[in-house]
Amino acid sequence: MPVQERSIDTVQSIHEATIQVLLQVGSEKLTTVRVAERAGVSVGTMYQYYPNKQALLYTVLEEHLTALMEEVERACRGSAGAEVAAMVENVVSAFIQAKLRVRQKSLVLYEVSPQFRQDGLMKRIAKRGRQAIAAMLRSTKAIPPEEVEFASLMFYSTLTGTVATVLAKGAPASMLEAARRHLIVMLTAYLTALSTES
Amino acid sequence: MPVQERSIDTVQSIHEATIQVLLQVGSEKLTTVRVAERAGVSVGTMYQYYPNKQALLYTVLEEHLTALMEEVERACRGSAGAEVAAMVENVVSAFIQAKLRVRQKSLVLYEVSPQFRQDGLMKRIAKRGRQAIAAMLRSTKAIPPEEVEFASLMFYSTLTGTVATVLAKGAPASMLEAARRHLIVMLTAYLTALSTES
DNA sequence: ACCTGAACACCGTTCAAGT
DNA sequence: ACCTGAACACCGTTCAAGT
Repeated sequence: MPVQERSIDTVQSIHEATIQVLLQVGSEKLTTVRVAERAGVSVGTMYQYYPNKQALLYTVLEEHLTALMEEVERACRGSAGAEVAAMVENVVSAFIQAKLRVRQKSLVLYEVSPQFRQDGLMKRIAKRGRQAIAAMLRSTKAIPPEEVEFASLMFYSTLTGTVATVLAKGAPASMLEAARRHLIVMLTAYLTALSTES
Repeated sequence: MPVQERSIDTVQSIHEATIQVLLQVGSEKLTTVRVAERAGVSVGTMYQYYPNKQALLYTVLEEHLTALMEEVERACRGSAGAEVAAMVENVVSAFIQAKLRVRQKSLVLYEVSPQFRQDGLMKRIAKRGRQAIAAMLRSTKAIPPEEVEFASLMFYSTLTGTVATVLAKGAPASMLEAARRHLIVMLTAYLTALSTES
C-alpha cells in the first residue's frame, strides 16, 4: 500500500477511474486496462495496489456502502429516545436522501455486489445497519425487548429492499416520495403492532 | 432452436449442466467449456442453441424466476375475496415455501441476476408479481383503490427483499419461521393502516 | 440437422526492466 | 519506492470439416 505521496495520488485516481468506467461502460465491459488508462497509469501499477480486479471493485463497493450506512447510523443515533413514528420517519428519510445523492453510483455498483455475497461484505454492512436500528429501537419502551432484534432485521430489509426495487424501476421523484410515505406507514404500523401484541 | 429429438435432449442437458456447474463451482468459475463438458457435448454445440454465455444464464434464470412467480400468482388467485389477514398469510407462506424448495439454486442464481438488470428481466418478473398482488388486493373493499398499485409494490418488495436478506444470512429454519411471522404482522398492519387512513 | 474442436480475439495477471 | 508494457494463460466465440 502507498507510502510516498505520488502513490497516494495514484491509488486515489485508480479508485475514481473505476467509478468513472463503471458509469460509462458498465461492469460487464470494465477491464483492468481501461481503468488503468483512465487513471493515467499502466496496468502493472494497478496491480501494485490491488491484488486483482475483484479486490479493486470490492474496495470501491465497500467504501460506497460504508458511507451509506454511516448516514443510517447517524439518523439512528439522532432518533434515540424519540417516538416510534419519528424514528421511522427520520431513518427512512435519511436513507432515501442518501441513496438519491449517489443514485447512479448505487445502480452500477449493484451490478458488482453479488460477487461478494460469499465474502460476507453485504452481510457485514447489513449487520451494521441492523445494529444501529436495534440500538435505536431499544431506546423506546414501546417495543418489547425480545422483538427488537428481529424487528431491526425487518426494518432494514424492508427499507433497503423497497428502495432498491423502486430505484431499479428508474423511478421518477414522485414515486420515491410515495415510497417514502408508504414505507413510513408500513414500518410505523409494524412497530406499533409489535408493541401492542403482547 | 431444436428440431429433432436428440437436439431437444441436448438443450435440456445444457440447461441442467448450467445449474450443476453453478452449484458446484459458482458463477465466477462457470465457463462455457465446463458447461459443455458437463452436458456431454462440445462448446460449438452450445453455441448452436445459445448465442452466448449470457443468453444461457439468462434462460436459466428466467425459467427459475418464472416458476417462482407462478407460485405467487397461484397463491394470489387462491386468495381473491379473502380477508386481508388471510391474503397476507397465504402469499407470504407460499413464497417462503417455494423459495425454500429451491434455496440453493436461488442463491447461486442471485449472483448471476444483476447482469440482467438492464435487460429488464427483473423488472418484468417484478411486474408480474405486483400485478398478481394488485389483482388480489382489488378483490377486497378494505383497501382504497387508489392505493392498490403502490401497496402491491410495497408488498412485493418487502416480501422479496426480506426473504432474500434472511436467506443470504444462511438462516436456519427457525429464523425463516420468525421471518414469516413478522412479515405477516408487518404486511397486515400496513394494509390495515392504509384502509383506515382515509 | 446436428455435432466437433482447433483457431482466434480479448482480457486478467505477471515480471523483467526502467526511473 | 514506484512505474512500464510486453508476454503468458485462460476463456468466450467462431467456423471449416465431419456425421
